[in-house]
Amino acid sequence: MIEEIKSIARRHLASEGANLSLRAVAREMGMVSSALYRYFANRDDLLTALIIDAYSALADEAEAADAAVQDRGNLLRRWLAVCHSVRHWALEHPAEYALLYGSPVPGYSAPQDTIANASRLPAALLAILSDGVQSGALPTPGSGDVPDQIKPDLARAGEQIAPELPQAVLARGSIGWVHLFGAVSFEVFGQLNNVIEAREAYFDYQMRRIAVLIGLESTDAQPSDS
Amino acid sequence: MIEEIKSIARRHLASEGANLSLRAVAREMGMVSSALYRYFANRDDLLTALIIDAYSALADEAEAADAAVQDRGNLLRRWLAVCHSVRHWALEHPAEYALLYGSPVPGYSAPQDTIANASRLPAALLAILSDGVQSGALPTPGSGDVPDQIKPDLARAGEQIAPELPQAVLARGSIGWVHLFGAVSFEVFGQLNNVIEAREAYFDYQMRRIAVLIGLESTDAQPSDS
DNA sequence: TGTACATCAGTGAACGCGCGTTCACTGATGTAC
DNA sequence: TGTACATCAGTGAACGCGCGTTCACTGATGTAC
Repeated sequence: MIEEIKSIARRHLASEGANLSLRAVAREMGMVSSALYRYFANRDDLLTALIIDAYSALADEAEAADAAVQDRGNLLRRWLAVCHSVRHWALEHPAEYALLYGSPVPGYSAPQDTIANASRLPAALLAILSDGVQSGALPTPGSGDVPDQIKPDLARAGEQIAPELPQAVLARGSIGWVHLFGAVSFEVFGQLNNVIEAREAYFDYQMRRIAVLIGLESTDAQPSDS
Repeated sequence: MIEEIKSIARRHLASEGANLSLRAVAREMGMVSSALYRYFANRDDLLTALIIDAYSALADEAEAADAAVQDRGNLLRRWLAVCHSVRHWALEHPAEYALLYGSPVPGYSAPQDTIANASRLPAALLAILSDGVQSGALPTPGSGDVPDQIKPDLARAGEQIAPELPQAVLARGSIGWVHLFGAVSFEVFGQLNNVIEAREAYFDYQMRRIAVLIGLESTDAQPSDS
């Protein structure tokens, strides 16, 4: 029942954006609006549930994409697999993606519960880098180009997710994280309209260039066709 | 009068997000809501005016930041100046930024009028690269790593903005464009909350690494302090 | 096996609110003769 | 200099709509004795 409410709410999100209406959801379920209050304390609670689900679904997708790469040592392949899986999920669930990574919903502030699921995705990205460092395949530059001011931030973030990662690798990895969502948001939010038509190829190109920046390209024996 | 309406509307945007209410704007102006119809045909018209203004204000900011760099040959300085100016404008006008680069407003589709102003910013970025190519300071890689499928898109886009730019430079420049807005959106939309505190330093670090990717770093004689 | 009772999903009316848009209007200002 | 008229910014009431949330309630289902 809760699942059905959420699934209809997800559909409504798609057409109406974050202005999710309890009444509209109830209407579509053939119920009266007050009936929903048996399942969710209020509108924000429903929104929170959808956000947690979305973070979790996206992370599932990304983790599965990584796990599906047979050659665990091919870090570029794994990186691209995760990136493309994020993009595909976002294109299939644009409204939920917007809920997670778009403009904040006015008047709504995400409770702490959402954070655990939110960090699964960066964790999946960093796991690839961790493997690379451990196997020695990933070059580990000195932290000379990492500004001192951000070192405490990186240390704190890395501690929770990937404790053994050298700071310079972590810093570069975070650039990949930012760019991944930057590229996906650009496409999902329509900034590429009338500019780039070959969306997937453009995305792939970008993520490969960023992979070079991170140092992942050397881990791919021959040019791949992903 | 029109200016006053827009300025109050901008303030409302800030607190309410894209759910801009004509009645609230009228209320704050001490007018009755129907009076606004003398100045704007409807709500979407007002929104469109705000969007055009915002694109234009942001582009002004970026162009001024570029122009303020004395040493025109120092492309890294110019690049960083433009990037930081975009970030600052976005932090000062988060709601307007969200209108331009955030999740699409449900039910609203931007008319063609907005496009001219929207492309001023990428044009400003590409102008830096153009100067670099013309002076020979910017290395111009072969287009070997640019996938064939996106070449027509790049050609079409480049034609309008920077006709003489080699495709590989254009392609890398576009990565900078995507990353710039990805990084700014991450910060403005709250993705860095509880993760990165040294926001400006982190932003600067990112844009410098991307500058390396584009090939701008070699144009800076000595390490600069932003 | 049958009755009494508790549980609980869902109802329906109501509260008070806000919204965009329309329309006939008032009343001050400025222009023409 | 004075009157008649047009312009036009802003009014106020109304239409029809949707919203979140509350509250006392119905009526079916399941449990206990």
